[in-house]
Amino acid sequence: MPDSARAADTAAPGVAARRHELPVFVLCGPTGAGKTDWAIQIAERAPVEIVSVDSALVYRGLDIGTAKPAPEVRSRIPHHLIDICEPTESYSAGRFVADALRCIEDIHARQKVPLLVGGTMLYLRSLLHGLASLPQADAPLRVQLDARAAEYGWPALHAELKGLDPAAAARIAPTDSQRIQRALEVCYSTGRPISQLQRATVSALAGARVRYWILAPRQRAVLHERIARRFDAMMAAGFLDEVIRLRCGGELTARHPSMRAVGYRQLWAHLDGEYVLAEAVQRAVAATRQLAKRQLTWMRGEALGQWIDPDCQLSWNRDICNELLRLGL
RNA sequence: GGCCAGGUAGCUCAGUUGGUAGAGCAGCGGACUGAAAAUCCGCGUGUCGGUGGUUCGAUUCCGCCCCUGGCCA
Repeated sequence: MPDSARAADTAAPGVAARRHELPVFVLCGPTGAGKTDWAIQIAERAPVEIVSVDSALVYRGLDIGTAKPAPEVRSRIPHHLIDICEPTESYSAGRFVADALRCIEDIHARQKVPLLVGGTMLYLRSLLHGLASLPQADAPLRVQLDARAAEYGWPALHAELKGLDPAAAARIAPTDSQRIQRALEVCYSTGRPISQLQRATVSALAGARVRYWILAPRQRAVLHERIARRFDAMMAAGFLDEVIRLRCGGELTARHPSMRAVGYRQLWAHLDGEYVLAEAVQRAVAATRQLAKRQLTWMRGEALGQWIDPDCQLSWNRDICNELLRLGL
């Protein structure tokens, strides 16, 4: 099992020893807060390498709609975990944790500080607090579960889960298709309840020195304004053409995780004739606002994070640089 | 100018045989262990266009006025 091999890697003595010398920096924030720009500014004056924590930036070909850093910037400043898989693939939190740990180790080996930048909070949380050793997704099993759900409904499968894993069923809503499916998938493929396996969660970064910043406008309306403006800019930059290009390959469908991303999903539906372009844009912007709100819910629970308003002209990025100097870098 | 149809939540609309109203979307709060930009849960007071009248009581019925759309001049 690749998972166990990864777990063994991360427990290697060399990594553990280095872990305490060099810190890990985190810059998160809701979509549209300006993380990318701030990260670049920091990277221009401090010895850091950027590690993207973003479930959409991993996909090749998703550029405009994900506000991916330009090639020119990426050639100047090292960025990791961007364009690492095909949009027809399905990336995951598990792959992210393994990939990110490898990046952090390599960056530390170069005597630099990894700057984790992004808003995919499940990924960040999994990396920082650990992920249980669970099996990867089982595509054929999921197809089978989807078919059964289509016939009997998710509440019926939830009832089935109740028999197999009452603790998990108690925490999952009978309508929460995704979690019911995952819990059943784990039960069937391991023969053990997911709730039990999740109890044994370990973090490879336990003990690491983590410095944590949350970039978010104090006023929600300011974020909403930025989101709307940014989406207009994406459309002007040819976002619709990008989606048309992705469709042309013929392999990608609306069901692929990459095409369920905010913006892509709505433009795809428009191209399917579900609604006119103006409505797709309106829905995409609303979906972006909702994403930002969910991200902020995660961030409010992060005790480690220090909040920063991007419009407050604090010299906080100089503070980060000073902090690096104090580390003797 | 005349006739007709409307004016109810931020938006689109439903409804009240007279007892001050509710859906969808948006918004807000929350959950979150390999799809997470996903998936799911919770939250509905708004001069019912204005004003006068009838009534114990009007958003509902009647009069007048204002606004929007359509038709006729």
